[in-house]
Amino acid sequence: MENLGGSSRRKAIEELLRGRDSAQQLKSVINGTYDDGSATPFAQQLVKEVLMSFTNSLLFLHNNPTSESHHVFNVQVWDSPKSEDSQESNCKSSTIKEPRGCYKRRRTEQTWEKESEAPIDDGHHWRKYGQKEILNAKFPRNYYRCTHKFDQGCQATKQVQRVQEEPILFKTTYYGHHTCKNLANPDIILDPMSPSSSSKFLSFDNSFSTPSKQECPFLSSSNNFPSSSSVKRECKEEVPPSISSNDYLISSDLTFDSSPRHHVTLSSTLDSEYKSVDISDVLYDSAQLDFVFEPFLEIR
DNA sequence: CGGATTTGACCGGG
DNA sequence: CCCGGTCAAATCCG
Repeated sequence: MENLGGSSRRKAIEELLRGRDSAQQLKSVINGTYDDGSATPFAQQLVKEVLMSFTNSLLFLHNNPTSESHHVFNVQVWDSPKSEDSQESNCKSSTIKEPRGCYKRRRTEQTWEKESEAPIDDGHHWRKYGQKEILNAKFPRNYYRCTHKFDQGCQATKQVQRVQEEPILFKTTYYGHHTCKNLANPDIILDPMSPSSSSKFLSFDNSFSTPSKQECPFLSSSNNFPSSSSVKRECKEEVPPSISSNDYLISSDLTFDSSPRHHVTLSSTLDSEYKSVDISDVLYDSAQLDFVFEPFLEIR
């Protein structure tokens, strides 16, 4: 109730996050396409500005102490009548033990997938909440949510599924963005749109000829990998012992030219269609990032 | 003892 | 009704 401004504000933030992510992807595409630094400076400049606009807007919204102030998730009582998001749930209203809550599923959030040879430590606290045998899959699928779902309202979840036996291959699918502050390992951030962190290390005036430096301060090969010290992982599901530390870290930037098994797929559930954007598609048709913007601005 | 995991039940979409 | 996502009681573990 009474947080109409709050819920629309939350939506605005979500849209900005999406937009910023798209801009970030586009920036990565440009960087990756012309890794010799021969990209047109005009395009680079444009992407920089778009990215900066999104980040600044987010900063303004986050720093503005009006209304619900710092925590957007307080607004998430989703009471407004069916705001397209299919949050058909005012059933949690009572604290009485009801038979069971209603589950909201198929969220209309952006998702992205990663494949790796080991479960990924993405720097966030994950708590396993389920495991399911999946039809036609050799291995069960594990469900994780952010540990700070309740104390900070962080809605991020992920699914980790082993997809191969030899070589061992895991696929991790992320849903939603982290709004929590506590990072398990601040050096490793795979969520490209965590508003707290990314707005800090996005310095827009770095040289574009050396990509994957500003967005992946954690990457840079095995040199600065935490040397046998605080490797207290949150997801410690049967980590196979034979992992070269090179393969362990995955770039949050879209490094599509390097190893094929680190395949990243970004997708957004637009109009009820699970629309997947493969990296190679984006590479050769980056224009589709443009019309990803349009429907959002019109419909909502 | 408190937090994380396990695991079977529950829920709802297709 | 099947299947995948989620809940939550029981259990584990530091």
